[in-house]
Amino acid sequence: MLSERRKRILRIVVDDYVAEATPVASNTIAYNYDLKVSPATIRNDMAFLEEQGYITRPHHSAGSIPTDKGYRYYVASISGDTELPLAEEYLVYDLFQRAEEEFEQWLRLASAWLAYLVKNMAIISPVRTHQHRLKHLGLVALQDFVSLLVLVLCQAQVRKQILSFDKRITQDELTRLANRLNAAYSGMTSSEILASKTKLSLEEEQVTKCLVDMIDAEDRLEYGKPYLEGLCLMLSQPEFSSSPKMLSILEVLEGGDWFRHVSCQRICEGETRVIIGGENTEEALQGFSLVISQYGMPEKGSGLVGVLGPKRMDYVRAISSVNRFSSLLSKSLAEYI
Amino acid sequence: MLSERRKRILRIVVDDYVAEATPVASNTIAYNYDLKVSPATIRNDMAFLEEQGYITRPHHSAGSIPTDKGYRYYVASISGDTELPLAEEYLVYDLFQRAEEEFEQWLRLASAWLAYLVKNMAIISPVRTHQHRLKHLGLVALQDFVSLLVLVLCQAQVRKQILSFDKRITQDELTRLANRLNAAYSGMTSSEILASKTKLSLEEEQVTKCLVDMIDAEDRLEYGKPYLEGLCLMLSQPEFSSSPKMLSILEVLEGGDWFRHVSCQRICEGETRVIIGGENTEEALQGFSLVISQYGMPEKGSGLVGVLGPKRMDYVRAISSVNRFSSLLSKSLAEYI
DNA sequence: GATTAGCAATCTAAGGGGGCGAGTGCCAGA
DNA sequence: TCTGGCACTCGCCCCCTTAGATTGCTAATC
Repeated sequence: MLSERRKRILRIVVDDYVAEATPVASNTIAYNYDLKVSPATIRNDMAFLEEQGYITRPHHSAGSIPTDKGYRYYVASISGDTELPLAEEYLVYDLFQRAEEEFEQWLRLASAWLAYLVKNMAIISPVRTHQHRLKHLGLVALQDFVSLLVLVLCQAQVRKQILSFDKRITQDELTRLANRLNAAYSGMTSSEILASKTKLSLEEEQVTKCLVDMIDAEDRLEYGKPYLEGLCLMLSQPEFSSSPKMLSILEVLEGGDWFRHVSCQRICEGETRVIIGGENTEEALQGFSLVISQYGMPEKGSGLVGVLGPKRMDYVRAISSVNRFSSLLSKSLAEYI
Repeated sequence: MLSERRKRILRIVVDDYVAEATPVASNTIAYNYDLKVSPATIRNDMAFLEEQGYITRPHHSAGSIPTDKGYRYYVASISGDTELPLAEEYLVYDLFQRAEEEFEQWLRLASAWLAYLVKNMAIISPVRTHQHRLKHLGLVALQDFVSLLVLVLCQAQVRKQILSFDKRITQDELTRLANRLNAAYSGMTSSEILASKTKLSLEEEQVTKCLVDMIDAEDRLEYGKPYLEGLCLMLSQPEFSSSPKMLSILEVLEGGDWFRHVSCQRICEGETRVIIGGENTEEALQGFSLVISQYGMPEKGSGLVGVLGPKRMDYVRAISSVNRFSSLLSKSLAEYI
């Protein structure tokens, strides 16, 4: 166990390094924080913290920076007092007052705000549902043999698909066909549609097959392409001051693979998980930290909201912002659906 | 007028600088290209080219690099022989064979390919139409007072909008309402819908207003958010080797303003325009060159396809690739609509 | 008049000290 | 257990030098 003073020093090292991005010296701590002990004592404590692996030093005669373990300890010790400053609380509240119209459009805006708050990259994925239900379908004649199948799912998502029939069908016939299928399938999941043993004409069969495929595809969907905002904010941090570093993280982000790893995290409702450096499963992200949470309700539809940044990150701010956004997004989503 | 040899030297300077990204020395030219004159003569010619503003030198004792004027002269002299290498022609052809399903999805793929071909950033904007016509509308009850209006436009775009009525309406009523409006409005533009003096119920009035607004909004739309691929390819070029430069271009690209300037270019059908450095109206892009063309048919729907990169760009390759993509995109679009 | 060879002038990039300052490690003493 | 003092280490910065590249100029040549 760490003594109180050592805990305090570790915390100061993290805070100071997060703020200044330069290694923290024992003198700095002694002068800037009222610890009532001399720099020498602090040095001794820091030597202990280093021995225990909480902090390290970039070279022999340099100050200390936190290790992954140090950040982890820090994060564990703060979970609790994670409130946003009041002024920013108002800003966020105001933003969420305007949640209207296209929810998906609006997510982009929300992610830009989150990024601005944490001065790092914000990640918000669109809502995903597991057992989609058909609300309504429409059939529109495009050309003689070609129609457009438009699905409305129960959370007002609209999907379309081109469909070719083997014979010429008029818009009137299509409308009747759609009406019959709506009566039969409205409110059902894809498996329920398959299970319903209605007698079907050839065309009805074809449309049913297509719409089941579409709903299935929707169900199988992983979290969709997330909104990423604040890339430049993150890259302005001194850890990316060299261009190869910048390029390498850009390459990681340009491919979509990293997000698949991120979304594999099974996060409980209400939980905000912090993944620090080497704790990332995706190798390319091991220099980064990720603060991530889920919004929405698992049964009805959920999405991810998070912050990606260098390990030297203001965790308090990140956690409180992600927390706040997560709960407000849940609320907006509940109202929207 | 430039003598033949001076033209040839200017062309060599551009080619060599594009390939090597280092200033071109007179000796290099003399040894690598069979000009039948000594380096001294080439030096004299280069002095002339410099005096005329075609080339410049980064510092006193360095080789030459082309100026904007030099690139412009070069580009003017190549327009003509802009064919893709055969192997790549096949690749592109193959890509376009697979143009199917979601045209918009597929544009993303196409832009990734274009980026790969030119080793720079590719830009493809979705198709825009000016006078949208309503194909079909659907109304779906979401809650008691709230419905979803789904529009299908004549090029199979689907748009949705939430709509609140003043009274409770059942799905049956909504379906009849939709049928009546479909019969009245199908195939019309927004102004035609407004002009049609049909007698309307209160709810029909409300839906009509909403759909006219939606079609209008669609008409007013500028080119949509373009697919940008190959950012990393572009940033790997040596001109971005310093991180501030990288950051500054990222900032420009993250905001959407630059594209608004780009899309202001009024480009004729079949034209591929090359905008070099300072010719860009947007100040932030003046270090870049843009090769841009329009695909589709102005009356039916069109989009932009282009390449953004440093001024030191393989213009032959860029122009031929953009040309090819433009015409193939037009073809795919014609088949798709 | 065009071309060439030769040479000085100029400028960059890279490498090599040297000094400075920051910061620790350790020891003796309180 | 804490503190003051001091030597030691090490990265950083600055300056200098040198090597190399390339041109500009001039006089000679075709």
